[in-house]
Amino acid sequence: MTLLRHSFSIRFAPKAPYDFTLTVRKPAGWTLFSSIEAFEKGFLWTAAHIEGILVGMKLSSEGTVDAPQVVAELFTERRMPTRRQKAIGRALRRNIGADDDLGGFYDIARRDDILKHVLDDLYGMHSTSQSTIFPDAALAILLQMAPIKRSNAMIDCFITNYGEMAEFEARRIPSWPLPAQLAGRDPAELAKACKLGYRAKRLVELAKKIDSEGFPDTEELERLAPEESKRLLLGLPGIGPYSADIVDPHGGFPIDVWSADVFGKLFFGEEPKDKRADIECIKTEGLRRWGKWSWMAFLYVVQDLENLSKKLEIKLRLI
DNA sequence: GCGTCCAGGTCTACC
DNA sequence: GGTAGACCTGGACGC
Repeated sequence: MTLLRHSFSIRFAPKAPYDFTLTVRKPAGWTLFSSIEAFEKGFLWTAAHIEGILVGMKLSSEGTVDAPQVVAELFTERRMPTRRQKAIGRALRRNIGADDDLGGFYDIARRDDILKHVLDDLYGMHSTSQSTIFPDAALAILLQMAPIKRSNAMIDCFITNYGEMAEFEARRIPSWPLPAQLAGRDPAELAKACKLGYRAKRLVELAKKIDSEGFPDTEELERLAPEESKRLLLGLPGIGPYSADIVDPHGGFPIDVWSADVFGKLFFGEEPKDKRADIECIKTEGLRRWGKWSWMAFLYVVQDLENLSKKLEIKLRLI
């Protein structure tokens, strides 16, 4: 437990359109940083390591979708000098997609037979990210070969037991574990404590590799060529094509057994006969159809499945 | 109740 | 280089 007794505030204007609620708490229940964060009456309480520092956050919006204003009250263990405050603020802006321009995506989405149906519901929803790749990489490992209910149970247990607990404003929010916190752990202990099965070994191996050899952070990966970024990610233990597409800041099209069913029906009008075998074919069609906007298209579709099912009169498996 | 199947993949041994 | 088979666990399903 780490008590975050010092605080500072920042305020900034994201690039419109920006819907704060849709962005930080996605309709399908996706959280911003921690899987265990509180969203009440327009305020999000969450915690994450930013710039290597555990930061508790109370985020809210005082603007509108077309004239957005985000207010962030940030909590740290030690008093932050102005320079560090600015660095944390810059990273947070980046994490919540505040500077991302949705214009190009909306241009192609309005002309697309699938995406045109989701724009009204999700207008102003931005993609978000973490500062380092470890949380998303660990998340991807915990999503492998398990129903979503079990994955959620594993994630919550993993974060609660092995992450650093941030205490601020009478709230306790667990953050994702850092590689250094996990590298020395016995995989058998993790497997037993959170029923992670074979995933425990992969998590510890991933943590050891990143902790001992280092790895580019999200911003550095984005500056690399997409092929190089993907190559580096695929070199990590436990990270295959599906997980790399979740983690890669260049944006991928992460098709697994569940999304193969959804996108198979959307693209070809029927669910794949052999979902695993057809994953590559469905992924190819998504990348052909949406190109550099494939990740945004994936995000918008999976956040609006119920509406899309009704509009297209197709039965889609919900998350 | 009990046994079997398989799920938001990846790794490895074997050919 | 391509490809079965193994890997944890627990809910769903058939009997």
